[in-house]
Amino acid sequence: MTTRRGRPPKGVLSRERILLAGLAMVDEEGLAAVSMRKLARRLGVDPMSLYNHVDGKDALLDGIAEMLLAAIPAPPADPDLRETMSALAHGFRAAMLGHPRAAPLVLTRRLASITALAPVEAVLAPLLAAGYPPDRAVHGLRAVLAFLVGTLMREVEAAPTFGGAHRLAELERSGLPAVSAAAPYLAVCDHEAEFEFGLRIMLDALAEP
Amino acid sequence: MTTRRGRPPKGVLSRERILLAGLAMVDEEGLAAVSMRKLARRLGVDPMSLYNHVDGKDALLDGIAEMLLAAIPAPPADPDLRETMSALAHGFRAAMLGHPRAAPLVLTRRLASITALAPVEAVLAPLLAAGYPPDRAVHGLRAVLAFLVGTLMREVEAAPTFGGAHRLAELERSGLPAVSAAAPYLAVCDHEAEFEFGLRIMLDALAEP
DNA sequence: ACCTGAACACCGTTCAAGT
DNA sequence: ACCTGAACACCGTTCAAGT
Repeated sequence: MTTRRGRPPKGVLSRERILLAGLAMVDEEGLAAVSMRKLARRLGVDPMSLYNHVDGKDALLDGIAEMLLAAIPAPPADPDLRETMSALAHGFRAAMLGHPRAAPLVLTRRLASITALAPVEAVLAPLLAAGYPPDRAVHGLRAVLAFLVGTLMREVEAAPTFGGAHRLAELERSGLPAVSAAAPYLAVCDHEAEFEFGLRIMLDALAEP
Repeated sequence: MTTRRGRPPKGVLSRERILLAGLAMVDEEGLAAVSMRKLARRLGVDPMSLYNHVDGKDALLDGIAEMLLAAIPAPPADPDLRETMSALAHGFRAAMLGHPRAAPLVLTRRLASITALAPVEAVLAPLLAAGYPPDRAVHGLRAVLAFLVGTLMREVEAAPTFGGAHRLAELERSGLPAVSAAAPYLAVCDHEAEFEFGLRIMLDALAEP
């Protein structure tokens, strides 16, 4: 292979190729199954070669998280605040549900990178334009984000359902009166509906500056 | 030591002693540092001995999570719905903040045990008593829970802040107009205030059946 | 019933050596 | 600049043996 202009291809390896293979591995085998050695095997390379492009296992996982985050589409510059925030929330959700086993990387890691700021800008801009004082806008942003993180963790099977994991009969037999009474509803969880229900509450609360 | 009535003490080991030592280990060294072998060393015992009382590392972590969950105080049987839900939310928060490094165990694991149902009963009972149809009560419960999980993950340093991790100067230099404008508020995060702000939104939304 | 220790099949990462 | 392989200090868990 001849050398090209710009970034030379050099070996088989590159940060991007490693991150993509890592994401594929998480998608297929789950987070717990990821190891540097297995990832190297998948790439046909010595385990230590990965360290030339990635700072270690933790940095690898951060990198994968950032890829996922970067895949969230910017919401259309809609004048309507509610539309904008709803679009972003749905985009976030779609990105996470597209990689359910990798989603906890985004939902449970503190990402230092600048890419994490793009969604913040997308929410904050319309809030400020709508006349929110910046402190209230940040409060609102954080409340919505907390709800999103919590629901998505649940959708992605990584958060407690406090009930949903139990079977109907077990709930009815629990001896807890309210739990028994609501058992049919506790036993199933329509994630879509729960998401819309909670999101509406948050957006209603932020309807007026 | 003479044999006692009831459960005989047998060896040094017991499920309870193991779980307590495990929780202490998480508190002191963090989740990532927990290993069966180190826990055994701490207990002065062969690693394999733990397996007589606990089903493996995953079951150990589940057991620790359940201990934490069981420590949430039952809310006083207050006739006021809002009081009750607020008391439970604050009890949950206090329990998690009491063991910040162990909190992700509760917040990110699907607990099958029946102990996870006690808080559900505590929330559901007053909602049903207040006249909520059970499906709406369950919706409300899940929305509040999602918010709690999301905020507590953030408080406990395990969830993305999307901004909070950045320093003020960095935010101002980001080139993102809304981020720069709100930078002073993004740079700090008063967890207490954020918690109350979000909780109020959720409780307001559930004020009427 | 409980505890032990050797053994197996893994880990992440450092370091010196190669090209 | 990138890749390699040996080596180090760990893992969780199975299994056969002890008491």
